[in-house]
Amino acid sequence: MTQNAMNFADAPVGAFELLAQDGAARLGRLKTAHGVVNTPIFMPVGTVGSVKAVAPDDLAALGAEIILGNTYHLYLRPGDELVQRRGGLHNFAAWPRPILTDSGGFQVFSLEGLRKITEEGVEFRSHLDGSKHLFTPEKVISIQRNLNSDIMMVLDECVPFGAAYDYTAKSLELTTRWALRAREAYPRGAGQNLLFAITQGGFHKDLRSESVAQLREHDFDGFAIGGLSVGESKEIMYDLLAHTAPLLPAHKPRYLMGVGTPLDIVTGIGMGVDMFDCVLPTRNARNGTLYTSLGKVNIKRKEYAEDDSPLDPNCNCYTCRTFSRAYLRHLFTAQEILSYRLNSLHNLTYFLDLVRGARKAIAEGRFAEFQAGVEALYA
RNA sequence: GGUGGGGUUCCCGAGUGGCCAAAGGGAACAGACUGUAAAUCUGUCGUCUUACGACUUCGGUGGUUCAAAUCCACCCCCCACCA
Repeated sequence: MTQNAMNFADAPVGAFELLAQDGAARLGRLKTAHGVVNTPIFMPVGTVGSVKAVAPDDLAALGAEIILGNTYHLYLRPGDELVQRRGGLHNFAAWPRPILTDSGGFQVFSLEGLRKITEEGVEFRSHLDGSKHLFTPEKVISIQRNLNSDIMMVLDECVPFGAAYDYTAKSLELTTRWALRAREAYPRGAGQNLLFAITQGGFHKDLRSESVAQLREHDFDGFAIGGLSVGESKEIMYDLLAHTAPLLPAHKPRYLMGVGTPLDIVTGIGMGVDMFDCVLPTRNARNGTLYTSLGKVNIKRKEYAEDDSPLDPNCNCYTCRTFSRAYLRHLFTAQEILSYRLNSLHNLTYFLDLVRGARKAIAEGRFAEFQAGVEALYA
């Protein structure tokens, strides 16, 4: 193991090593320019260069290994060139550990009505001031290079749940062409930033297969599954995930984008996914829903008004060590700023503990049991 | 003591004869949130287990009217200014 670790220290950026496997679940590590990421991993989302309500030193203390930023948001404000002049996003945001940036592909989906898709790219209308901007696969690489993210994502089209078969088929081909243009704009060896491709295919297994087939032979550092959790049922999502995950190259990291709930994450790990990101722990923290070892807790409920017990007796985070449910409910009800911070600290701890627990379970060959435990709580 | 203004459902506050169980906001209670246009959004919010329904409400009492939170009379309270 020590020998192994030594070898990995010398491994080039982009190296991905599988250390153990338990069923389809994988334990691994990925080397980036700003450090090693242990997988399976959950990546807190910091869209505009900040994990909302949580400072970098807190994140580090929580054991966050890698966070997300967003190309679209940072390009609009403060501008990727401004960030570049300040030494890149790591320096600008005082986060020395790895950063993955989303390409703006999700905004193709979420800003429907404010964008127009063509072969060349996506024309966006800024949600901030209405100004027009063109995102091409090449432009998006350039922005992410300016941000200097450790893992860059290719521009893709994320199609909505109800999308027609023909549209989805054409869209997946476009996403492939865009991915190849991105790779061409940033050839291997041109820098230390990794580049991940994104598979699409909507809600048809044959299209999912086709998308993977078109991308998997190309030279990307990792492969993502995009376009899931966009309004479909869990059954449908898990069915497609079970179909798609095994098709991805085994020797590269697999990233399920934008997912998910504790149950989704554990299910994904069980199907061989290595990386996850989701706004859920931080957004729900700000909206009063907290994840605990006892299940979901909606902290604003009246029943907690005089509950002096900790939020989660099995959690060792600052929030749970220090405050009562009654106080947390009070802070939330009073809309105190501290509420957002304490709730976010806890939820992120829960999600990070979840993947740490999963890694341990895989290493010890008892992942199925671990998964069953989470299912009992959150299914 | 005089003049003017006012008392509306938990709070603030619209409503001046029927379309009013009564706008809107707040509070309260509950729910949603999945590559963040989200410290956001939705629902309930007089009582009757559900309501197309029934019943009780708009300071008090009495009256006018087919019909009153809305009109009239008297009474009670509050506010402003003047004495």
